[in-house]
Amino acid sequence: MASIKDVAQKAGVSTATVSHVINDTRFVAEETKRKVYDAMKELDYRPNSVARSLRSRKSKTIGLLVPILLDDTSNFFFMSIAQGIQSYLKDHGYNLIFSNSNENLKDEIEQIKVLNSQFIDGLIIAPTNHKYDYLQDGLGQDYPVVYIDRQPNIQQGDSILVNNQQGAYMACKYLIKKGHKKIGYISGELGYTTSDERLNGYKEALIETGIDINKHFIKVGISNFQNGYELTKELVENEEITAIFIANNVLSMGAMGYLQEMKVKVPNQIAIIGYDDYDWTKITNPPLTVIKQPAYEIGKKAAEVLLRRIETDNTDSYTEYRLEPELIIRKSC
Amino acid sequence: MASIKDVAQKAGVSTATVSHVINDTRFVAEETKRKVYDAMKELDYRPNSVARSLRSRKSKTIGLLVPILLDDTSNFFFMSIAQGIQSYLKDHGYNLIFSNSNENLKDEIEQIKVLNSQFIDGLIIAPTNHKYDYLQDGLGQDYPVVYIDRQPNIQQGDSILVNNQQGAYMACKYLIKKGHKKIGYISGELGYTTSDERLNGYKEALIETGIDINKHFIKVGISNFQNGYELTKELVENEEITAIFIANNVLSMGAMGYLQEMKVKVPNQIAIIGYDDYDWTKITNPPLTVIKQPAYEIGKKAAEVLLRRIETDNTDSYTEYRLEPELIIRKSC
DNA sequence: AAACGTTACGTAATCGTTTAAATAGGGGAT
DNA sequence: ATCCCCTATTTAAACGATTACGTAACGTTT
Repeated sequence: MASIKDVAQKAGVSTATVSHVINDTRFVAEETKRKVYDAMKELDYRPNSVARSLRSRKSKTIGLLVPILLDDTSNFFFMSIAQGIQSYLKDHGYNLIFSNSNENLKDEIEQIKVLNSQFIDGLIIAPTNHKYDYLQDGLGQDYPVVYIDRQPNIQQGDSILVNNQQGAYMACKYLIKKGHKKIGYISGELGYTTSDERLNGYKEALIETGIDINKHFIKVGISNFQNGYELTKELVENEEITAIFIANNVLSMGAMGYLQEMKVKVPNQIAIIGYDDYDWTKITNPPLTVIKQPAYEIGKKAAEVLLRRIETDNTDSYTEYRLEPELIIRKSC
Repeated sequence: MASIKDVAQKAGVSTATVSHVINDTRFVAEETKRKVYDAMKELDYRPNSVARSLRSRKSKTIGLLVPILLDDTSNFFFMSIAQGIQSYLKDHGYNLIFSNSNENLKDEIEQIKVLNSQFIDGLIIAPTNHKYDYLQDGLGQDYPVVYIDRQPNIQQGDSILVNNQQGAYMACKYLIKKGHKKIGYISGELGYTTSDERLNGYKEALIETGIDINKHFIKVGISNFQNGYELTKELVENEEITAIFIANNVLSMGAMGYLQEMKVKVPNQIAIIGYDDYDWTKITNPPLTVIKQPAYEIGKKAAEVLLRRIETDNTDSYTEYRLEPELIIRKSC
């Protein structure tokens, strides 16, 4: 593998000149440039990015740390985000190091340490939402950080979030408009900013319309298929609800599983709105009305904001971006 | 940020000794070790992996290049693979650089170039299946390569594939056992080893049972929801089939979309077997019988094989691993 | 012609490691 | 006392780039 020295030698110039030609960092005569380019081509020279990183303290790679579990559906959201990030980075000459915290604090801290010794120029992270202040040490000093999806407990970076409250609000308002007054609510565990905000949206919609909030209509559980099934069952069998809003995609699937199995007529018997617009929501019986989160756009935006921080050492105070969800109306309500 | 020099100075030893303590590469007296560890702790020293990579020509990161499109369902398979890889690498102190070729040759070559200048220790790639011999240059000389899912046209690395023929064979055999003789077949574009092999499995099952192959029963199209819908429609409306095997997950979803919309009775009117065991297949009406591919296991295996190549500079001839698919029986046939 | 500015490029230090080669110091064996 | 051999450690040269400085050559001004 040819190094810059080989190129310099072949072109009859110094390594400094070669470097300046490559990076266009100072004037070099056309004639000289040509000789350098020729030498580079002839030797099939490719700059060694590790050496470059060592010297310049920039790596042109950014880290991504997401909390995905080995469960089909939940990953989708973060994968779409990852694609958005990837796509933006690619266009700007950056690379992506991909890590997973498994929704687990210990793994998360571990992965951050690994990333810290990897010379990343920036980090995009969907924090596991525990109460620890672990973020304080190790994060945000060496490189900019952008938080996605969930608000961090300590704001030392920009964040790209979805307007979760608005999402739930829209869904419930729509159900109310359709005449529903007894609306069940199924959510993943609370304590995450996402689920907390969505619950607020539900309450806001009801209160605004003068509907009392019935605690028994609100079901919360760990996000998995089985729970979606169970919580829906509880709601349908024990409460007199006419509609359910499920504020989580995995639970939505479990819910549809139950309704399908029990042959519950949707939307006549019970109207349903689910969360996240995945393809499968188009082929349920009936196709599912959902709140769509702009996942790909979150990724793009996160990458954009991060690169801006990296490339202009902008120290403006951190801002919180909120992307708007969308109500996709199908046949389930 | 403290460097190895600072540690050496504080511990009153040379950098060489510190390095040997860190890497356990030669004997160091207990007493000296202790001083070094103390100094490291006090300075919160973390080795600079970039400098380390530069010197040792190892980066402890491997690249992953997958062909995913901005389409919900198809990504799932590769994402599961990515998780399998991630998980294995994490346990062995490696990192993952994640790239996407968008199922597009130009992007693929571009990304390989980027990776080549990134000092990866190895690469796992699901090649876009074009006829070009692009793989020849740039791949396989600097680091080991493992191919996944699709067989490369040039074998310069191990490959981890699924026994696609067996998958299709099992599905069709099962349909035949259920008494079907007129079995439609829907596939994504041919020319990929995956789809070609599956088609062979279909033919094998029919021929073995003495059923003639009817060309009109075989429908091929680009893998997207709409095509799944259309091809199913063609088959149902124009041919007298009693069952369909759809050898592709995106098309399977489109197929279910059509059947659902047209209220075709599954399996009485038409029996269905789809491809890939995603959660959504459990909540269709009826739940879908599918061929399950061991995606996560492919990832694990790929990482395992790759790391073995990296860590023992094994130059044994390349081997092709075939993982077995599984028939998951539900209610659709 | 001396003094100086400009232009175009070269020299060498530097980033933080690893590692081959050199070395210091202590203990036998002679 | 001399020599030699171990052992534990140090010295210093890489790795391949970037970049602060230095400088040669030539033109312009006085």
